[in-house]
Order: sequence, then C-alpha cells, then structure tokens
Amino acid sequence: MSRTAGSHGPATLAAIRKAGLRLIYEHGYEALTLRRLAADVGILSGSLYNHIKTKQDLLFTLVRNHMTDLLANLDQALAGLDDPVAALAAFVRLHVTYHMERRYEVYIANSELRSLEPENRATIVAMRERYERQLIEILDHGVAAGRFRVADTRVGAFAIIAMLTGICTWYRPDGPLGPEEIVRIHTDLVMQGLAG
Amino acid sequence: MSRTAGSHGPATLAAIRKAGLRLIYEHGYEALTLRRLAADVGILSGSLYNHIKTKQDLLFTLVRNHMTDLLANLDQALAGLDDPVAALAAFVRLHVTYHMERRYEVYIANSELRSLEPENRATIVAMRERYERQLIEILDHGVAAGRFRVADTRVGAFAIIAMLTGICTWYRPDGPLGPEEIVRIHTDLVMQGLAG
Amino acid sequence: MSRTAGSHGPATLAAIRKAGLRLIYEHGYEALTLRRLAADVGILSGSLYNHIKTKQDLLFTLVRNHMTDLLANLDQALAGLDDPVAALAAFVRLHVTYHMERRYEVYIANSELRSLEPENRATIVAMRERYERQLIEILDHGVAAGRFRVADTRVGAFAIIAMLTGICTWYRPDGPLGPEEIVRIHTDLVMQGLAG
Amino acid sequence: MSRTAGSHGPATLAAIRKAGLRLIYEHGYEALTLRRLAADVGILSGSLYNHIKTKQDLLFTLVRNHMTDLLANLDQALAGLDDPVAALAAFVRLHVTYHMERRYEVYIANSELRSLEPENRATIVAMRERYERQLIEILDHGVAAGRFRVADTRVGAFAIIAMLTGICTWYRPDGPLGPEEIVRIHTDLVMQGLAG
DNA sequence: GATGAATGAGATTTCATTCAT
DNA sequence: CATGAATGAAATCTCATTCAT
Repeated sequence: MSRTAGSHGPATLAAIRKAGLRLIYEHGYEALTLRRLAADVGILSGSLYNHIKTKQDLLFTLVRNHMTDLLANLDQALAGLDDPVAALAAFVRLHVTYHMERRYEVYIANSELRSLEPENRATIVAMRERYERQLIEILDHGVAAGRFRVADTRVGAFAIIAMLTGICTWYRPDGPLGPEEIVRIHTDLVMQGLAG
Repeated sequence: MSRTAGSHGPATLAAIRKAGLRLIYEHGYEALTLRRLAADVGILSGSLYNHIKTKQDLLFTLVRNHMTDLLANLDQALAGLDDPVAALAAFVRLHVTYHMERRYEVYIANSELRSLEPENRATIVAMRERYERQLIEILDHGVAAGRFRVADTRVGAFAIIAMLTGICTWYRPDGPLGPEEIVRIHTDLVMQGLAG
Repeated sequence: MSRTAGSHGPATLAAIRKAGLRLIYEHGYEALTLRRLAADVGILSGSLYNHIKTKQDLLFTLVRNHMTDLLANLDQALAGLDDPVAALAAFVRLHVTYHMERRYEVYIANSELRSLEPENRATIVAMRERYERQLIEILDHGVAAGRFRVADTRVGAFAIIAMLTGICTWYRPDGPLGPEEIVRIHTDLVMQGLAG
Repeated sequence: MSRTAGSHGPATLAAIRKAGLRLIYEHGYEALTLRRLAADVGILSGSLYNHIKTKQDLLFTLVRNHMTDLLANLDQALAGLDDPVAALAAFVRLHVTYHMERRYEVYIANSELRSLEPENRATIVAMRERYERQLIEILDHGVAAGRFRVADTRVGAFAIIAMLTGICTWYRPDGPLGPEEIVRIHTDLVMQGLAG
C-alpha cells in the first residue's frame, strides 16, 4: 500500500492535484512544467495523461472544485441568517478561515484567472460573481436597514473581499497570530469600517 | 523621418516598456513572448536586444522604476504631516490615486514578484517593505495617540494595503465612479475601520 | 518494426554519436548544428534531447569515451614489455593503427579541445597527459639504457606524437598504402630518429 | 596620435588583424564573434565593415598573407642549396623558426582550413601543396642520391611536417628551451630518422 | 570613419502532447 | 497504468551584416 513504486488508481490523481496545486501556487501556471509536476509525483510526464486531459484541464478542475466548495460552504454559513450584521460576520469568518486553510486554492483562483482559456474563465468568473453578489446583497440589506453606511455597496464589497483575500499572501500556519485572532482583527476592521 | 514604422533610439525603448507593461499586465510575464512584444512595437524580436538586456531585465526594470516612483511620491505626500490621521488620509489618497492611474505597474509589481530572479526579487521585496513600514508606523503613532484602534498594526497595514490594491483589478477609467468618489469611499472605510 | 525511419532506444543514441562524430570531424563543433545532426539521424532536433543532455555534453562524451578506450588499449599494448625498444615499437604500432582506424575520434580529441568547457577540458587534458607520460617514460628508460638518444625526452615525445597524429589528416582507408606499410614507415622514422 | 579614441586609418585595420589572429587562435573562427573582435579593437561591430569586407574575408586574408610569406621565406631559404642534406636542414630550420615566431598564423592556417569557403580553401590548399612539394622534392633528391632512406617520400614529408608543426601547440616564448635548442632537437630527429 | 539601430536568419533548448510497447 | 521516444511548435537569444546619420 505504499506510494514508493508510484501510486495506484485514484491515489495518483490525488497526488497530481496536490502537487499541481503547490507548484502552481509557487511558480505560476505558465511556469509549471508537466515534467516537474510528474517528477514530484514520481512518474514520467507522459504518464500524467492517464489521469488528466491536459494541463489546462488540470488548472480548470482545481479552480472549479475550489469555487464549488467555497460556494457550498458559503451557502451553509449564511443559511437562516436574516440579520445583516450576523450575516456579514459569518461571511467574514468563512472567508478568512477558508483563505487561511486553503490558501493555495484561493491564491490560484485569483491569480491564474488569466491563464484559463476563455470558456473556462467565463465559468469561473460566473462563480466568482455569485460569491461577490452574496456579499453585495448583505451590504444592501444592511444599508437599507440603516445598520451599515457605505457609499457604493459594490465597491465596498470588492474592498472587503480584497482586504480579506490579502491574508493568503502573508499568512503562515506557524506564524505568531492564531486563526481566531486573525478572524477578530478583520471582523473588527470590516464592522467598524461599515458602521453607520 | 525615421526609417521604418518603428521609432528610433530612446523612443523605441519607451515603446518597448509601454507595450511590455500592457502585455505583462494582460497575459503575465511567463506568457509574454518577445515576438509578440516586438510585433507590438513594430520591430523584429532580435532588435529588442538593442534596447533591453534580457526579458527578465525588462521586467525588473519596469518593477523597480515603479517602486522607486511610488516611494518618492509617498515621501512627498507624507512630508511634514505629523498628525497620524492626516498622514493616514494622505497615504490612502496617494495609494488609491496611484493605483488607478498606474494600475498596470501596480498589478505587475504585485503579481509578478515570483517571476523575478532571486536577487531581483530581493531588491523589490526590500522596497516594498519600506513602503509597508511607513503605513505601519502611521498606525503605530495613531494607536499610541489613541486615535486608532487595531489589535495588530502589521496585520492592519497589510489589510489596508490589500484592500486598496484591489482597486486596480476592477477600476476602469471610463467606469461609473470618478477618482474622487473612489478615494472618498476607501478613505471612509479605512478611517472608520480604525476609529478608536 | 520501428515506428519511423529513425531507430529506437539505444540504437538512436548510437546513431547520434556516429553522425555527431562525422559531422564534428567535417565541420567542427561550433559549425555543427543540432538540426543538421538530427536530420542525419532521421529525427527532429528536439528529439535529440531524449538522448543527450546538451550539445556540449555530446562532445565531451565522444572525446572522453575515445580517450578512455585509447588509454585502455595502450595499457594492454604495453603490458609486460620491459625493453624500451619493444615498448616504443608497440606504442608506435598502437598509435598509428588507432589513428587510422578511428581518425574521427582522434582528430576531434585534438582539434576540439578548445570547444570543451573548462571543467570538461581539464578532464580530457589530464587523460591526454597520462598518455603522453607513458611515451616520455619509455623514452627516459631508453635513454638511460643507452638505446635512444634525444636531447629532451618531453620534446621528443611531443614530436613523435605530433608526427604520428598527423596521419589522421591524410589517411584514407582506400588510399594507396596499406596499414602495415604505414606502420612500418613511421616505425622506421621514429626508431632511426632516436637511434643512439 | 594615441589609440585611445579609436585607431586611425590603416592602424585600425592592423589592429583588427592582430586581434582577429589572436581571437581565432584562442577560440576558433566559428566561435569568434565580430562583436568581441570589435570590442577588443575599441570600436563597435558595425564599424568593422569600414575595414573588412566580411568575417570570412578576414580569415582568408590572414591565412593567405601567412602562406604567401611562408612560401617567400622558403624560396629564400632554399635558394642555391643543391645538397639535399643542406636543403633539408634549411627546411627544418625555417619551418621550426617560423612556427615558433608566428604560431598564431600557423595554427590557424592548419586548423581553420575547414572554415574557409570552397573557393578560398582551394586557394590555400594549393599554396600548402606547393610548400609540401618542396619538401617532397628534397626527399626525392636525397633518396636518389643515397643520402636518405624512406619508403615513401610523400608520407615521409607529411610525417616531418606534422612533427614540426606540432611545435606551435606547446611552444611558449618563455618556456625552458630556447629556439636554437628546439631547432637542434628537431633537426636531429629528422636527420637521423631519414639516415640512409 | 564611427555610431546606433535595424534586419533576417538561425542557434540551442524546452515544452505539451501522443502513442507503441 | 507506466515507460521511452517521438513530434512539432515555439521560446529566448545571438549573430553577421547593413545603413542612415
């Protein structure tokens, strides 16, 4: 059951995705060579094609799976929350937590959009817009209810997402701040920033 | 009276930099081909080497020039401002304005750090840290003076910079919001977010 | 049953080495293009890299293999020969025979030394000096025994080697003189030239 | 009248030839770049074309001038010498001396034959054959007169020339042996080698 | 007679991908 | 399902050479 002599079956695909994730995060999609990826998995580059369709397809699959997860998690986190303040807090918590735990996926989904072929990019952009729209709606509700004050909820949503997404460029699991502290700091910044 | 469609001398270098900036912004450094760059400038790819040393050197020069300008502008913008609130406002205004006016440079300086060779990257990272440090110091002063409240000024500075930098991913000069509005929205978010 | 005109596996490497040898002999290392080499082998130039590391490595391998063979043959030819006259005769016979049979390798090992990168060159020069030293020692023994007369054995050895090596610039297998005659002529010249 | 600001007139051509000679000797014709040559002379590569026609023409001129000189010197050295022994001694002295004093030219004339275009090569090969023929005739006379013994005068001549030409691969003006000693050693080797 | 900039060809090398074994 | 070898395209960069200034 060891991986020494190459992985078997689905295990190899999982290994490819894991290594691909890390390598794209570290060097970028264009700079990733399939030879390098294969070497990290312990096979030759030709053998990759027993598991993936193309390099582009690997990227697309990684990003789409990530976005699917993210959206599902968001739906779950917001379920039943009518209060815009509570919803915003839940959004921030989910986003921050997610971006610390899965920073490779998150980083790639943002930075490699331009490496996706048009059709694939359109799919991902649509998913991303669904995500953004949920935050915009929370802000709209909050503003309507007099709980938030922001001149343009769309710009405000972008600003919040950009701020929170920035975490994955500096966060390290072994850094000085624990996840809860990081969640708190950012929740405070967002909540006060919008305070009516 | 030039001899071909392309321009002569310094004009060619300027054209190379301008086209390079746009192409790297659009496709990324790795995906940029010198053939394409040369074609956009109106010369053959080999002729690029009368003006640049290598592709890497072009990237480095673009990013370094940008960082140099940015730091100089920041120094000027903060000169004589002792009040942390005024300093923070100046910082936000400069950063936002700069990121709207020169979003290609800004985007590249952030996204192509990993495409820089180690030595070049170290140079840029050092410049970027000088920039970040100025904001951290403003926050430190503000916290010490009881004007700002933030649990960790370093994390706060990163969050602010990330938020403001996000502008260059969606801003379009012909969009619905004018520069002054965008400055105001972000200044409000930041100021309130830190309000003591 | 191969799939193209080119051969498979080890046969391709052998074909590359053989064609490389001839082409370097004919045009020189710098003037050899990998496109031409690949064409002669019946593959595309990129395919060469399934078999060789770099062009430089191909040259180095060819020269090193040759020197290794030459030294091994010399050791064998001189084994058990204590008499300096017999040893010198054996040396001349080996060298002349070798330079007729493998004149491509011999010529390249001499003419392309300067095309080797410093480290590779050092390796080959060391092997070449081991070869020369054996002749110098034969001459030293012969002079000590009063069998040879030469003012400087090092210069004498160089002169002999230069003379014998010259053969590979004019020898053709289908020329008027057979190998044995050529061996005899040169043996006479050397033996008499050193006669005490 | 300094060379600092670039040479004037014929001085520049002389500088080009001198630098070209050394650079071709050191790196080979194919490996010589005109940029490097121009840099050594102190001009830009485009300016070379005010003095030479092409790179190939520079090589040809260098080699032809050398061969012309060599043949003229040989004619002079052999003038009036009817005795084959005396003639051979004169040939050896001239060749050895020449190969020590002008080893760059000599080395290039031998090693870069294959870099000459067909027509140019034919010219040089013809000159070289005139040179060889003179030695062959000396040997023929000596054999006919019973003064030399060699089975094939053509092969004997090639062997002698190869031996003597080898000097320019190891000779250094500041080496342990003076010119006269080197002449003597080689004269002895040749004379005894042919002794009847 | 030197310069600076262009050309156009071509060099080595790398890459994603395919496929017979 | 992995391998080894091939393809074909393309990439960066260099070179000799030309020519307006």
